[in-house]
Amino acid sequence: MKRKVTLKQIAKELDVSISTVSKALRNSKEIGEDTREKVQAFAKLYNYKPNNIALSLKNKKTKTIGIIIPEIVHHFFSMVIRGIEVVANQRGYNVIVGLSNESFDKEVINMEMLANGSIDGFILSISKETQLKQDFHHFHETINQGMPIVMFDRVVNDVKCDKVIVDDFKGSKKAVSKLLENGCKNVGLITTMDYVSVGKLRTQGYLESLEDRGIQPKSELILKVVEELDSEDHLEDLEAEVEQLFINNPEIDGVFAVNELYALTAMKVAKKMGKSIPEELQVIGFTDGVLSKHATPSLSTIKQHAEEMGAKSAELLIDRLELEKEDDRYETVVLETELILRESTK
Amino acid sequence: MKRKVTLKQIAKELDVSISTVSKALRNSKEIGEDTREKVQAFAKLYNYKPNNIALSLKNKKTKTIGIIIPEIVHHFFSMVIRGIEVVANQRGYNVIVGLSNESFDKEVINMEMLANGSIDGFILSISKETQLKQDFHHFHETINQGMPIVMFDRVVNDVKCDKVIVDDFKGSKKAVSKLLENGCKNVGLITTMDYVSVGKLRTQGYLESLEDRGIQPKSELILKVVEELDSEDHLEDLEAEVEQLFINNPEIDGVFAVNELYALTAMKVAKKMGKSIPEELQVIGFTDGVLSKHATPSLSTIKQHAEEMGAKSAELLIDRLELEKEDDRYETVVLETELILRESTK
DNA sequence: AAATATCACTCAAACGTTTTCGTGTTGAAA
DNA sequence: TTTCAACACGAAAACGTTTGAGTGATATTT
Repeated sequence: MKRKVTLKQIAKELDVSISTVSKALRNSKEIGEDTREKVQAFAKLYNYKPNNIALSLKNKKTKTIGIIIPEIVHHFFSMVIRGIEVVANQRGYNVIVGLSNESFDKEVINMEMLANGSIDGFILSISKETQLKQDFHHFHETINQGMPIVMFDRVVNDVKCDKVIVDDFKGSKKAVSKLLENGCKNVGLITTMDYVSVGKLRTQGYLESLEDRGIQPKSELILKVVEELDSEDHLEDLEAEVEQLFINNPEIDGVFAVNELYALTAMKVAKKMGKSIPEELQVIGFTDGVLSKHATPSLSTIKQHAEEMGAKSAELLIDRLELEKEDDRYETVVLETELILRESTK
Repeated sequence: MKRKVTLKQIAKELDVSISTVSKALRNSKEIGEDTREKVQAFAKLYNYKPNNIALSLKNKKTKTIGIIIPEIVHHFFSMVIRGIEVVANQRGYNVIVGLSNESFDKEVINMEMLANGSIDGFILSISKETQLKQDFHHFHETINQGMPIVMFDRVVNDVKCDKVIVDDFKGSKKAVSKLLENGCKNVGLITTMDYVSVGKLRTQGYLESLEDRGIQPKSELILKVVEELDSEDHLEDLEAEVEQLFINNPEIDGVFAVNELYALTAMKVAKKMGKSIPEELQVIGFTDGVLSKHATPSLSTIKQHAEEMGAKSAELLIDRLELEKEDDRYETVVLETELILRESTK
């Protein structure tokens, strides 16, 4: 086993100084041609590669981005990571991933672990628990120490950083408008509790879309699913809630759901109850994941351009890192959504 | 903005030496009580945290694991990452993720980027292109430099490292046997080309299961999908191939597919052709992802315990790192599969 | 012949830690 | 009074790298 070779070893072997080796490898013209060639040949032979950690320490930059997300087993988030990774790699950066698992404490711990020199900046989407607690001190502290953050999707307004979000409001307006255009008279909404920022915005889009057409929103058509139910393990409870919605409101002929799972569940329950899709019930979801595409019938949905979101986040962060702009002019990029029409709508 | 404080700054501020500060913070009894308290109070006030990079350089360990996977937008791989992350974090490690995107070159580049000091060891699953090329020099070199590797799922036999795999062979035997037990007389197989190691094993399991019952496998019942088709963008081609299979072999009453997408496509095509599931056609897939669970009808499948696979990989790697066992006794852990019965089988 | 430029290198500091080995000051034992 | 621990702390090396400043030796200019 030949361990990694260092400058020191090469220097000793060739009987020159460390600095000569370093300079020779960087083709400095301070070094004579013969020495330079000798060193380079030796280095190549022993497959010398500079030690990243030493470079990081010296340069005070690690060329590494920390990503903190609530969950990785999730089409949306993994798409975002992919977007980040592509841009990061292109620009010579690595990505290190931490999962908050929707927990405030894990979010804080993960950030502390990484903020001590391991990375140059964060790209993150905040956990549900953090949104609920409204405790953002860890973001403020990180930024205060000179480490930039880019937030995506689930952001918080009063943190001074770049943000990349999707136009949730307009996106859901698009969806609901489409349902109304398609002749739906009673559009139901399946959404989350209001503290989830994106859920709230999507709910607002639904409401405004109705109001735009002079339709009075009816609260009985709105189902706000409590937190525990959207975990994969409580599908039956979710189904029961949705079924109740349909039973109580048989006039429902359209459903807008704020995520794939809710939309799919709505379709499943409807089919079970004998409602045909899209003839008797039209459904539109949010987030264009694998489920929407492969459902039967396939699900019309609002596509969020997750990969683009990751790519944009990475660009914002790296730009800030490399320009070292210390200005307080933070950017919020809003990505437009796209309505993908499939079989669940007429 | 208060930048991160260092030992040196604390030392200067309190007019003691750097070593005194370091020792005081680590509660060395070399340091007098009053000085110790003073230093600790100051450190707490300024939220001192040791710089990870400096520690890594000194200790020659980064407490970071490098993960290289072919694709992150994939339920199986993201589950594995989750498994790794949980164990890694518990044991004080971070994870840094590189994506090969099924490309040999990206796999090599990613490994080189990380092997220069950034990480202590790798957990990886090799790309399809690498499997095709059979070029494993980068693994050998990495191991030769004293950096341990753990391979999972897609492994290669002649690399000296720990491995965690699923019993693909037995798993597919289980699936096919179940179909036969359920009365299927003509079980079709939808699989990948043979160079994909897991695809090959699953194909073998299919064959042996038939032979065990004295059934002569018919090659016309086996569809080997060419590489390009299983990307999400060529769904129609895949569907056409599957349809042809069904048209040419109308006697098919059972299908075993080596992944979710193939199984789902089989169901979709079958439904389109008017075959009822599971009455006329029973289907079993491989990999228990979201698609299987939420398909209609829901898909019976072979569950791989992906998260456990990640967890086990992390344990193997960290054990090796911490025990610094240099022995050549490498372990191959085989995880058993589980047959999950849902609506696509009788 | 003296001054100076050029070359080809080496030294040493710096990044932030930890840790071994001093070292000067006490107080107590001899 | 001398000797010697015990105490409380500092100096310096080490991890691997880059880089500005310094240094002899030649070669060139005046």
